[in-house]
Amino acid sequence: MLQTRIDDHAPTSRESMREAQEIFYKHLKRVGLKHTDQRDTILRTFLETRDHLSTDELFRLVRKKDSKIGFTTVYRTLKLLAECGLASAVPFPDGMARYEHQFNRRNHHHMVCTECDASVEFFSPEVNKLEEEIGRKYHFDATRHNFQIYGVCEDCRKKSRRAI
Amino acid sequence: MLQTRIDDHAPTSRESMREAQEIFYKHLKRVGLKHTDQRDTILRTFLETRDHLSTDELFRLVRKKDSKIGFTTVYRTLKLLAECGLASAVPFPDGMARYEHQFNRRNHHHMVCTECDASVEFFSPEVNKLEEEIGRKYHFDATRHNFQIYGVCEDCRKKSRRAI
DNA sequence: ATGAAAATGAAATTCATTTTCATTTGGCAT
DNA sequence: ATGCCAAATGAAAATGAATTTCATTTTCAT
Repeated sequence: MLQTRIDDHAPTSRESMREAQEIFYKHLKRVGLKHTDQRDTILRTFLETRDHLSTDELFRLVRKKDSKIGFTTVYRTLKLLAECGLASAVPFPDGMARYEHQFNRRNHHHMVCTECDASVEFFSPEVNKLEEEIGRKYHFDATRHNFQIYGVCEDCRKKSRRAI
Repeated sequence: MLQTRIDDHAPTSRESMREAQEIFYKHLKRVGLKHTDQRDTILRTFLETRDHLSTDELFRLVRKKDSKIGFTTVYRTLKLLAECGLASAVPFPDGMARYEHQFNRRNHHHMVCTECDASVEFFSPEVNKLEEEIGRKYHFDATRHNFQIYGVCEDCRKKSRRAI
């Protein structure tokens, strides 16, 4: 999925990477699972991205680093990452399961163009305030939210104007 | 999907129903499609709901009214309804395609319990303001949005406290 | 080093979604 | 009203993403 960023974050730094790995391996230990090279490679690959990746998209990236890693392993590792909060599923209207990594990236949202599927990230602290307020009001212990705005981007608007 | 409502809207009124039907049939005419009893039944059934229905769930409801209507027809009609804006897809984390009708029901949002999947509707005019502002800022022609808060509901919190 | 438990990955399975196709139906033209 | 034909229908088949199975390999505590 095409994606633009309006902010200018550097890719996950080496130290953050290590920190995330630690979270992952603590989780593995806690539930009695093992440390493997494949899981290492998959986590690293995932942290290097900033998109909403389908399992297959991540698999393709992983394969570039180690062509022997299978789809199934990527699929299962992504679930583990979601379990320990490093990844989270982003429901998109195309129905395919997409994940994005959550390490040091909370509180951003997406604007999706319904013509070309391009998406733009934006940050809005107000949304976080709302989450909190509404949780309190309805006695929910709110942990996260999902906010997407759909519309038509400038490019597509121009294109369709030209087409008339 | 279990669902609670915190507001107290009456089900779609007879007049609104007729209005929605008119929108639907104008759309059909516009794209050269025909008026059928099946489509009528499916639209009516859909408008009577207030949940996020999967195609299969709507099919089951429709079947109660006319057992001869097939799944495929419900599936296709739901797409038509989405085309003319009477239905819209709500992406949920379970990945199944779910629709809710949009007739006189814009601007509501959902809080979803991650334990029991129950959902509660809430209304927040602030979110609409945000949609507008952000659209303007990033030159998107914003048409709709999707806002869901995930958390643990009061009941599940009580249950898990008891379990300890 | 050894062995039990877990991981891996290819292949098979499941299941929602979508398409195909033979038949029926709606609605315009006559 | 009747005929025509494009569209609709629905059963069945196809598709494709997600998940499970299972034989083999690897990890790691001892």
